[in-house]
This record gives sequence, structure tokens and C-alpha cells, in this order.
Amino acid sequence: MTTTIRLSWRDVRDEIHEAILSGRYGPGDRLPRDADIAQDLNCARSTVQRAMQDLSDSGLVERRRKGGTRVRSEPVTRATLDIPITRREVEQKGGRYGHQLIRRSTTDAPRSVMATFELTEPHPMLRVEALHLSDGRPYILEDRWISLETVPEVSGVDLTTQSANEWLVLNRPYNRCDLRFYAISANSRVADLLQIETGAALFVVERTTWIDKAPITTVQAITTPGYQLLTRS
Amino acid sequence: MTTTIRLSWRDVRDEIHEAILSGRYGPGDRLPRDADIAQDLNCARSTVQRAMQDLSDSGLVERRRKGGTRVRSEPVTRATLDIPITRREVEQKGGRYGHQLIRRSTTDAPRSVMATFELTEPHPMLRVEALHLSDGRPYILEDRWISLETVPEVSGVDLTTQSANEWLVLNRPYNRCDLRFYAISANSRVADLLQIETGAALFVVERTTWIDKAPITTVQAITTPGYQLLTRS
DNA sequence: TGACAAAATAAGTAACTACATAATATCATT
DNA sequence: AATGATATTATGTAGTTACTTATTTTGTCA
Repeated sequence: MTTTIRLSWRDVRDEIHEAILSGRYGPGDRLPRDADIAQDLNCARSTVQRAMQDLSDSGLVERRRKGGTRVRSEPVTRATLDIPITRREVEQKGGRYGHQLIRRSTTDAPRSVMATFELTEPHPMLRVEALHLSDGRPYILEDRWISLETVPEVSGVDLTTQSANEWLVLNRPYNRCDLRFYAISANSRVADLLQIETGAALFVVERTTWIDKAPITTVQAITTPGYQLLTRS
Repeated sequence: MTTTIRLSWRDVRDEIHEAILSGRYGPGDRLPRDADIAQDLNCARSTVQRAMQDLSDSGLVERRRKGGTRVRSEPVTRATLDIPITRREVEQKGGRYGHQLIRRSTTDAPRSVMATFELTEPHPMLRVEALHLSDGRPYILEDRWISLETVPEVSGVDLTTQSANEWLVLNRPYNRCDLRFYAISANSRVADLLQIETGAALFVVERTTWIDKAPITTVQAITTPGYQLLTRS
């Protein structure tokens, strides 16, 4: 009597993954069809489908209807990042969170902001500059633009009590989010606000969010020296 | 006669998402059980399950057996990054790719590298410093450590023809990958190699890969001024 | 009351079926 | 040989059933 070991889709995935790693299938090669693999491994096609979906999500494999499944010829490193609310981030690192509203003004979006949102018409916005603090020391300096067309009610919110970052995340969920990472040199104003040397290398995260096609907010978050962003484990 | 509209799991996902966005369910609230939602929306539980899985993946919702599904109380921005082979990246931007091997040596892992790999024993490694070029101009400077225990055959590879980056990606797939982003100031050596001013702010990507528990490689990739990393659209 | 066993619950997984859809291949027609 | 209709094919999606597993609740006994 044969012992029927029930394969989970993870087992199947690992099996296929292993077959690719070991070189049995090289970049660009076509894998057998799901149904055949299912028969080989003695499981249902849906299990193979699930496994393949995962491999496809992680960028190892590409699937096309009728075309079948093939190993990606130009492999990519695919990683997932979690970016928490700044308050949460500070608290998780064991710091005491605080924040300061530096400036708040209402103007039309400048060209740079119009460009990030792909806007062609003038667009009224609330600009908020704020400093996030950890244990009373500067942690992140944010320069934020909020669409007054999409989020008119923000005008009435007291952004000294709750940061714009937190208010938006809790009250204005988004549909689409673009992130951009780069480095800048601290100019005198930034250096002054962050209490660091002018010219220091700073890591910057720019985040732009939309709901459907409507712009919500774009923010440039300038971190303090030594800041590191890690992929989630 | 009732027209039976077949709901896709995406529809269900959007429906639930919408319910959360509109405030019907707030942060921390528990959602109805899958089976009830299925009945409400007149679809199968498996469809709801799929939808919920997606919402859970994207960080909007948390699920626990028996505990049910609840809206994350501390929402996170979750994003996916694709990091291609450097050659591919240069070519995609329309540049002509080139690379130079700067230095190649064999030593035991220094403490910093042992730390990234969580090693306690001395570990023989190949250290490779190389410069990636776009149209003949410096693009990325990489300082790489390769485990000679996990990847002994790299000793015999000519890393002037093919970059270590490319050889590894094509020949040594990994299981686990940690990424780390930060900014540094160019010291005189880096500035010299990248042909930029000393003190320029540079964006750095550090990548460490393993196969199962075995270390493969860790690399510090120092980009040139103006470099930006974007989330995949 | 406290500790531990048993029941209940809600999500997780797998199989199987049926049909949808995208992409390709084939073949007839001009 | 070019064109366009049609068949074929492999993945994608939905439904249903059955069972698993983690977790909490409940209940019993000491």
C-alpha cells in the first residue's frame, strides 16, 4: 500500500524552485505545463497553480496564458518594504515621539509637485513642513504637499496635535503609492533644522499617494545621519 | 429573473477595501467572518478567502485563525521594489554598459561582514571591488564579499569579463535576501573612483543573500550623485 | 479557584470540476 | 503571400466539498 503524502503548495513551490536553482531549468527555459507537473508530483493542478503564482510573484518565473511558464531570463531582486507611521517607528526603536509644525501655508502646486502628480491644471494645496522628534532630538524633517481638492477637510485640522503624516494615514487611505529613495547633502536650512553639520549626507524618502486618480499628498522625508531603511524580515 | 453577476476576488477585495476606507470598519475593528461575507456578497468562501489574502498581503488587514480578520490598527505603507542586474539597469536607461575590476583578494570575513551574516566562526571570503560604468562614466561602485565556503567555484571565474554581480545572479540563486538603504558622504577614495567631489551625498544599497542558512554574498553598492531608486509601477 | 481537558470556531489548505480568457497556431480565402 | 476567421492550448478564476490547524472558550474535576 502506498503512503499518500499530501503535498502543500509550498512543497510544490520549493520543488520547482529547487529544480530551477539546480540548473535543471535555466533562464528563459519553459517549464512543463501545470497539469503535467501536477501529474508528476501527484497533486492537483490547483496546487501547482498556487505554487506557480507565488514563484511568479517573487519574480523568479513568468507566466503567460497559452505561452506557458518560463524562468525569467533577466532575474530581479524583488523585495518588500514596510514603512510605518513615523510615530510608530520612533516608538518601536524605543524613543519618545514628538513633532513640531514648522510652517503651514496654502498655495498652488509648484511645477515640481504638479509633475509628480502628473497635473496639468493649477491645483490648490496645503504645504506643511514639520519635524518629527525622537527623545526630543530631530529625527525626520518632512516637507509635505496636500491636495485641497481631494482632501479639503485638512484645512480644519489642527496639525500641531497630530502630525499630518498620522492624520492622513488614519483618515485618508490611498490606492496608489509611489516611493522614491535618494541621498541629498544638507543645505544650511536643513542642517539648522536637523541640528547637524551643513553638507552631511542624508537619506531621503519621497512618497506620493493617490486615491483612484485623485492626488492626496506628496512628501519629502529627510532623515537624520545614520538612518537606515531595511527590508522587512 | 435575477441577473447573476459573478464576482471576481478582485471585486470582493475592492468591496471590502472600500468598506474600510469609507470608515465602516476602523483600525482595529473585526470584520465579519469569511463565510458571512461570502453569503452577503453571494459568492463562495474561497473567493472571499482570496480577497482577504490579498488585503492581508498588502498590509491593510490582519488575519488569525479563530481570531478572525481585523483592520490593522497601525497601518503601514507596503511597497515592492525590483532591483535588476546592474547591466540591465544601465541598458534600460539607454546607456552603454561596462565594468572594471578594481581589486580582488581572498581573506577571512572581517567583523562587519561576519555580523551581517550572523557568523561566529572565521569564514574565508573573496572580496571583489568593481566599478559599473554607463557610457564609460562611473555609475555604481561595488564592494562585495563572496563566501568561498558556499560558492567555492567563484575562485575560478574571470570577473573581468562578467561582473560578479551578473555571475552570481545567474549562477547562484538565493533563498533569502536582506536589503539596506542609506546615504554616505564620499570619502576621497570613493570620490576619486567615482570621479566626483569629496563629500558628495551618495545613495547606498546594501544587499546580503543566503541559500538556506549558508551565506552567499554581501555587497555595498555606492551609487553616483543623482541616483534614485523607485518602487515598481 | 485553578488547572487541565474537551469542544467550538474561524481561517488555512487541498482536491476536483467547470468555465473564462489570452495568446498562439492553423487553415481557408483572397 | 497576406489576411482574417477559427480552433487549440495553457493559464486564470470561481464554486464546492472536505478536511486541517491554531486559538479561544467552555466545562469538568481536583
